[in-house]
Amino acid sequence: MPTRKVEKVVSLKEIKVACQECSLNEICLPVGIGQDDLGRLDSIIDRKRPLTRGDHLFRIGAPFQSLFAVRSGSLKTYATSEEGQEQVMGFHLPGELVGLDAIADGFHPLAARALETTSVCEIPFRDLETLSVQLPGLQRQLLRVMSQEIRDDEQNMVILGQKSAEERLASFLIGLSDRFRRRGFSATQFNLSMSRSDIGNYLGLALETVSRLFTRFQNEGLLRVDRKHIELLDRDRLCMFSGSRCGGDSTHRARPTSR
Amino acid sequence: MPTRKVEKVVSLKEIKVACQECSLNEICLPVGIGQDDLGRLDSIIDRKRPLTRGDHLFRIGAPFQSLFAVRSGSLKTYATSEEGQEQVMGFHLPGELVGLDAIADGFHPLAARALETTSVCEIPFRDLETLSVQLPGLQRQLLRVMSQEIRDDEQNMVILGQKSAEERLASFLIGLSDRFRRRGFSATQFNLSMSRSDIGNYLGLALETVSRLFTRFQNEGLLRVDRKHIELLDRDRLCMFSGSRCGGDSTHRARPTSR
DNA sequence: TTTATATGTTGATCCAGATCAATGAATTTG
DNA sequence: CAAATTCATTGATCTGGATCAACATATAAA
Repeated sequence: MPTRKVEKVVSLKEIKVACQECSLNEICLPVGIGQDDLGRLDSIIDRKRPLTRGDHLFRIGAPFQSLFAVRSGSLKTYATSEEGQEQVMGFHLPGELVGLDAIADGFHPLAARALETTSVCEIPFRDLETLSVQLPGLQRQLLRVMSQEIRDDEQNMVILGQKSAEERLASFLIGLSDRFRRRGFSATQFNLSMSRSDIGNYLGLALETVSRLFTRFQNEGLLRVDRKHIELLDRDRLCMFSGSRCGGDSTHRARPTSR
Repeated sequence: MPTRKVEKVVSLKEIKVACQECSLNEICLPVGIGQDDLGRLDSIIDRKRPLTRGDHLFRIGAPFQSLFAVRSGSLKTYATSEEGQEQVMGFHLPGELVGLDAIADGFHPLAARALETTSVCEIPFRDLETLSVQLPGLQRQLLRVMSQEIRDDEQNMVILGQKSAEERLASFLIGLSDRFRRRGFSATQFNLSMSRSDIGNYLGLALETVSRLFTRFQNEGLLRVDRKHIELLDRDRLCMFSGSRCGGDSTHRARPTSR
């Protein structure tokens, strides 16, 4: 989905890649686990064959067996209302865990589907629980990941609760950019694997509004859009538009719009 | 804050109440822990003297030492933007844990302050981690609580992302009612410990809108409001207004408004 | 008691963004 | 290849709820 900085061709056949060799192991579940213990984590993880665009990883109400870590590609998670309309709850990039919300009662409250060709690691939860009793570092990391998820959701509440349409889209793009950077992808050029409609739904906006904002941002010289491809031309100014402190320095800058 | 069904006078002096004797132990952290092990959990928990309205339990950026469980009263958690305006992230009732979002990096991203006279149990996180390695039931419950928190936040995303003002307030009241019921309080009569402004902020609405909706709901015969006191007169119909499946039966009912 | 300070209600006006509508790519299907 | 379908852009209009404003009512302080 994004433009990978360091190109690396991987055969589709070699499904079995250990956490040790995975470039994501510094942002995924293995964080804080020693090399020796990593093998034990590896032994419970199952690499599945890739999903293709539109495939469900799991559906709403499915019994919870495993957590999944995205290895490549991307997923969206969503709920559906009784009338069948969906609410997109999140987009998941490589190194991110999905299914954490199913631990509570053993059923998935959301569905997860691939936005493009996507491969995941399956982590059976029983095994993970058992192992995390033996590896305190693993228990730690699991709690940290869940805590981070709560934080991210809180951040979303701020975005939905008090930001303007413009601020929402800017926040979204900055957030994506940051996530891509952490994963070794370009922070300034990437492809959106999700549709305008998904973005709008996620941000609580009409898809038309998203579309209009993209063109407005482009006219402002903030970025270049071509269909799914995004190039951030002025990340700092986009940051200002997002209406939150971001990008290190705490300089007080004037903000374009407010509510 | 709410009208307690089973009255019980508790002396303010007897601060030390063990989890065993706590009426909340079936919805709090001790869930799923055997009577014998409960003592070990108890030994790490500290009951603090009550906070009074407006007191901070912790502030934004404070180093994370402990989780807190509300024992009586209520709290709100909130973030502040760079301009100092706050975003209310949640209200916390007896039996609920606060501070879970601080595990990720060891600092509180939100502040927590008492909405009324409130007492909490302090649970030092180091001790909790250590203990939960020894008590698998505790580890479980901690993960479950965090998972549930993620779910609740997801629910909030739905409310903020696609519900109308009317649906938001109705959802909020139904949610509160459910939470009071679980805690043995009346589900139909309770006092709101938070201001209209807090409610509006939490729901992404102007306080004026909240106020208007209360009067509208009252005129519709759904409830009676008197200042902070709420009496739900027609919970089922309020549920319909909330725009989500709720209250057990899955009957398809016509919904008053939509977006 | 008066004075001050929060907090809540209600009315009038305005606007950001939803909705409706038409058209134009791009992708998929037969 | 055309036909169908999905997805994106752009314009015109409408409206839910924000904002501005005035006034109660409550609680606290003096």
